[in-house]
Amino acid sequence: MDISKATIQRLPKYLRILKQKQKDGILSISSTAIANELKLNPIQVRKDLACIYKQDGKPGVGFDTQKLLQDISEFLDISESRNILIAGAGKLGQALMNYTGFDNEIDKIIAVDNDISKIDNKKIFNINKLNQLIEENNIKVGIITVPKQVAQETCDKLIKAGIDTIWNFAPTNLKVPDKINIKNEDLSASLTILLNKLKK
Amino acid sequence: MDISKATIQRLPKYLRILKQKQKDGILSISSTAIANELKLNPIQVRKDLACIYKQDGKPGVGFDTQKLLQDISEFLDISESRNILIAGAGKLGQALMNYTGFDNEIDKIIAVDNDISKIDNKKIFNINKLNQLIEENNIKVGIITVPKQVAQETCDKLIKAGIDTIWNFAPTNLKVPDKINIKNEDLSASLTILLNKLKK
DNA sequence: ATATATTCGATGAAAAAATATCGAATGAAC
DNA sequence: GTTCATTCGATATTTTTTCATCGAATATAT
Repeated sequence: MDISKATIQRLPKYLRILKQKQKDGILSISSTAIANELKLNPIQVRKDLACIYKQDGKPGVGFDTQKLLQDISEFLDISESRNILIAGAGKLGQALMNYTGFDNEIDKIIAVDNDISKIDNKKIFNINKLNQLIEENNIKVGIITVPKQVAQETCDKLIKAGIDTIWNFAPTNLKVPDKINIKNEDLSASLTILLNKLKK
Repeated sequence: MDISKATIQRLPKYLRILKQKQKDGILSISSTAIANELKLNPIQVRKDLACIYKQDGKPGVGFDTQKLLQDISEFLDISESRNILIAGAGKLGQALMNYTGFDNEIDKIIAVDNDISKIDNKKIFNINKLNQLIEENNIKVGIITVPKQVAQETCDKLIKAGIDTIWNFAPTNLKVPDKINIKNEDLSASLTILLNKLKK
């Protein structure tokens, strides 16, 4: 069966719920329960889960928390952890570096900055070591948290250094070659949508 | 005509492009140009814009940058600026407080924290002034950037104090009454999706 | 003036996504 | 055991969203 983009967007959300349930010692969970937490339709949840081949929910009970967690993780290939480089060690960069929510996705996370005062010898490095750091740590994923004015040039540097996946938090729409996988995070757009009354 | 949810998600993205074009002194822009920047289909862009009643693109030319910017802004009701409260003045909270991308959406933004050392007398206040701050500034929108462990209780406090729209950055899925408008920002999910190879 | 390349906007077709229906399985209450 | 409420999973339907086609309008180059 073909898996839809919409489903892929939701699977990680199910993971968050499942991890919490597991921590709470809840052994099984129904599609209805998952749907309620995320304000979705239970049928939709079941259909999404049906895309993960190893479907085996029990009527009247639900799904085995542990097993479902495992199956979705495997499907999303979260097993393969990664090294990530953050360009810009300002507040946002440091916040992401210390973000406790990236538990499985990230192996090692380091940052670069041009402000020498921010550099420590643990996780923040001088930006002139960019190429070296990317090569030595085999980094393919970059997060951009530099000021808007230098975001595009920073982006270009990262790509030139071998990075192929970029998550941009600077408030500007970066342009990249087609082969590069980019997500321009637009917090302003998100806020606008959140505040918009028409949606519901 | 009915406006779709998908369209509402895209309109703010068009705004970002339009603002940049306007700053660059570009007087008109075609649906093709917008589509290219966002990797969308030009037909889709035109159809979205057709939902904004005052449609008046010129064949062979495109849309008037200034006018389109105005029309989308009005449609999204961005004119009404707002006061926002950030709960948690850590790195992420301060990053959002200083984020330069929130130009039109926000009027005044303040933060609260329980760590006295973070409190200054300008924009960061003691959390015990929460109710007072929300009332005095007529705040309806709250951003949660506290640690995961205290996120739910913080959320409950905000709601009790009169906030009805919540943007949660703590890595946990908060539960709120139906009448509350919430977005659980899941950075981990976003990263997972970005790293996922199936999408293309 | 004429040809050519863009582009809009309307209509409708195609694809994707969400939801409804229903029989069967499970557990809990009695 | 029987009844009842819950839930799964398969299939079908509805709704939403995206995309294709085409005539008409505009600008530019010749």
